[in-house]
This record gives sequence, structure tokens and C-alpha cells, in this order.
Amino acid sequence: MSDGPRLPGVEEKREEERIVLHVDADCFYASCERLREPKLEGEPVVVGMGYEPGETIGAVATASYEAREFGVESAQAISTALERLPRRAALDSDADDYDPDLTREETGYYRPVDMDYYESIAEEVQSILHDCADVVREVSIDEAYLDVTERTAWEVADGFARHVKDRIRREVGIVVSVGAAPTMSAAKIASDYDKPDGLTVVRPGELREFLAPLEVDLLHGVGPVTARELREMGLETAGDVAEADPEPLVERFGERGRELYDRARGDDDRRVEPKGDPKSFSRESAFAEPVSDPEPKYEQIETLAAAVADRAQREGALYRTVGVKAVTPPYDVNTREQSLPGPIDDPDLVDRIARDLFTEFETEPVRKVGVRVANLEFAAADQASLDGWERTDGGHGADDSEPETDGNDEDAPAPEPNANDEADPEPGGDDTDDESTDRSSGQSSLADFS
DNA sequence: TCTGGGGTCCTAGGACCC
DNA sequence: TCTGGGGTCCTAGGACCC
Repeated sequence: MSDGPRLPGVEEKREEERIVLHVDADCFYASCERLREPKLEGEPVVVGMGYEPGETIGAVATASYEAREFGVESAQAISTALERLPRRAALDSDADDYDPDLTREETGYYRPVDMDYYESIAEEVQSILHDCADVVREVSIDEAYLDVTERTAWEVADGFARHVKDRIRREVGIVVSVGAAPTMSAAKIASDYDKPDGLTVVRPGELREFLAPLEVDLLHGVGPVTARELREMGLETAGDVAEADPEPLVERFGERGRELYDRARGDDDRRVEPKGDPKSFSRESAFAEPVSDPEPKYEQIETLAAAVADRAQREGALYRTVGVKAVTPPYDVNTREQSLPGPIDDPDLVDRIARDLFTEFETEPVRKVGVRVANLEFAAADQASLDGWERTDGGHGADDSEPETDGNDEDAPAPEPNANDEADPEPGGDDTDDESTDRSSGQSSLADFS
């Protein structure tokens, strides 16, 4: 929005004010572990990814605030975390890492990530959120935006936010921080402002003064690289950015520069909208140390390719692009990808393409490998009704077992995305010989890709 | 920060088409 | 033929987020 003079009565109105809530669970994984194990309450808790009890591999996914006091941080290597905060189990004289000098006060609890459990808790939270708002956008497992314009008013917004917080605490047992603001970006910052257990309301008239003193890296989308560059330009705070000439920002950062400038000024006209279909699925895994031998790398590729293809199948997605990732020392991320003429669901082909793309790195030292599928198509009923979209192969789609009715089939159970899954006794086991045979009629045959 | 995993969006160059 | 401009798709990499 321009700073210049306005035509009287035209720009004056702007768009109508929204009331946006950003709800963010505080160290969510650790909170979930406490739900299941109440004795962890008040204790330092570290949830580790790729962590097995007694091992030192993996990384910190979440550290409770008590654990952070010891210098444990998210994304830290578990080995580092254990140096700063030994595990409680090391007090046990039977433990491998038993240390007689330790006291309870300088130890904490370590738990491996259990996504299935966290998902189940997240669903409980989400159902409350949907109950409290007309539109909810889930950003991640522990974070969501709510448009509550029709549910409350600025005069009582803090009471409303309090109500949301209290319901989640009472009904699920999880502590969240909430930010309320007229824009998504400000609501996000507000929820972070007073963590944990925070509640911050930024009313429309207070937006600019709320943002002005904040360090630039608190703006969403400003990471270490951009923050450094902004500082080099003499811009330390959001207020500095808001008052700067936007032209150099656009020159340096392109479209992002404009966005940055707008956000720093509190301008953000994005509406809260439900999240759409995913754009890609990927799996990756790191080796304990760089691997030069081709064999283990190809084995990993195979495992990851199968996992990714399986995921896509479960979610009812076809993909048109297959890619691999090879991280080589010191930490160079290399990606290779290949697109196909048409969308497929073919685990064997994912495996073959992934191997093929990876040959380039076969003899190089590699510390991490990954497999990805993208250009996803969820060939669901909603698409067909959107634009009369038709399949190009002339056949019937994998998912069109349900004829298009005029829409509201509220009593009908959701159809299985891939009707032929059930008929497939052993995934990938019965169709490997005749490659030109379609696994399901919605996809192109391998012959197209030669 | 010596580095885990799953995502999104943007940019830039080249190919190709009209 | 030696040269325009616009559009789209593909690929690789980078920054960022949780």
C-alpha cells in the first residue's frame, strides 16, 4: 500500500479488518510426552529424532523449557545435548552411561519422537480450533491460523483468545501461546511474543508500534542470511525496514523484498485459508559418517524410494516427477530430478529413476541421501467438478469408482483413493514383468517414458 | 550451531514453441 | 535467415519454516 496521498474517500476504507489468531503449542512434543507420562511434569524433557534410548545419535526435535536452561536447543546433536544435560537414566548403576557423580538436578529425560502419538493429540487440539473459528489453516502439527472475525470483536478479543487457550488446556492438557492481530504475519509474531503460555493481542491501531522495535529476524521469512544482509544495509529492526526506501530491498531480494517491506509495515492482505493438497513427498536419511561405497547408498535409496511411493499411494496421489538428493561433505546439497510425461503411481519406476539419478554420486562420499516425488495430482472428485477436467488417456481414472453426483454425499463414506489397492495382495509383487501394463488406469504406462 | 527430517516458495537459465 | 518478444516447462539451487 502506497504511502503517498490518497484520493479522498477511495483508499480510506482499505479492506475490512480481520481478526486473526495464531495458535502455537509450546514445545509440543515434550508436552505430549508429559501427557502420557505425568512424572515428566516440571522436569527437563528432550525429544530426539533418530534417537534410541541409550544411544547418542540423532538430533533434538524439542526441548522443554527446563531442558533449555541447560543449553539444550532444538536441532542440536543428541550427543551435545547429553553433554549439557545427562539423562536421568544415567543415575542407575546398571546403566551403560552410569555416572556416580551425577545428581538428579542436573539430569533430564530423553524420549524418541513418536509422531503417531503426537498426531493423535494434535487432532484433539485441531478439533477445538475448528470449533472456535470459521476458517482454520493448519501450518504444521503444532501451529494454526484462525480467522475469528465473525466470532469476536477487538474489544473482547483477549477474552476470546483466553477462551481458546483454556479449552485446549482443559480438554487436551496442552499449553499453547496465542497471538491476535489484524494480519496473519502479525498474529504469528504476536503468538511468539510472550511464549510460553503467551497471549498477545495487537489491535489494528497498534500494529506499527508493535512491530517497529522488533529485530528483523523476528519477521517471518527472515532467516540468518537475509537478516545479515539487512543489517549490512543498516536495517536492524522492523521499524527500520518500514521506514526504508523499498526500492533497494526489491532490487536485492526481488519479490521477497517487497513482501518484507509490506510485512514490516503491517501490510498483509492474505486471508486465512485452509491448507491445500501437498506439493511433494520426500524421505531422507543421514549416515553416521560419509559413505563412499555405492552399496549402502543404493540400499538407502531403495528403502527411501519404497517409503515415498508407499506414502503417495496411501494418500491417493499420483506423481509426475521423481528426484533424489545427495548431501556431500562438507554440506553440499545436490538435487537431481526427472519429470515424466504423465502422472503415475509406480513404486518400481520410482526406484529405478531414483537409482538412475543417483549414479552420478555413486562413488562420492555422501552423508545423506533423499528421495522425493513431486508434481502431485490428487485426482479427486473436487477437481473433476472444478473445470470438467478429463484424463488424457481416454480411460477411466483410478479414483472414479464413484460417479460424479451433484455433490453432497454426506452420508456416503469417503471412497478409497485407490480402489485397486485392496486387490493387490503384495505391493509391487504382481506386476513387475509386464511393464507396459497400467497398475491403475489413471496413469500412463511405462512405455511412454522410454 | 559442524548439520535431522519433511516441507514450501522463489529464482535463474535453458529448451522449446509461436 | 541471425534475429524479436512472450510464454511455459524443466531443472538445480537456495532460503526459510517447523
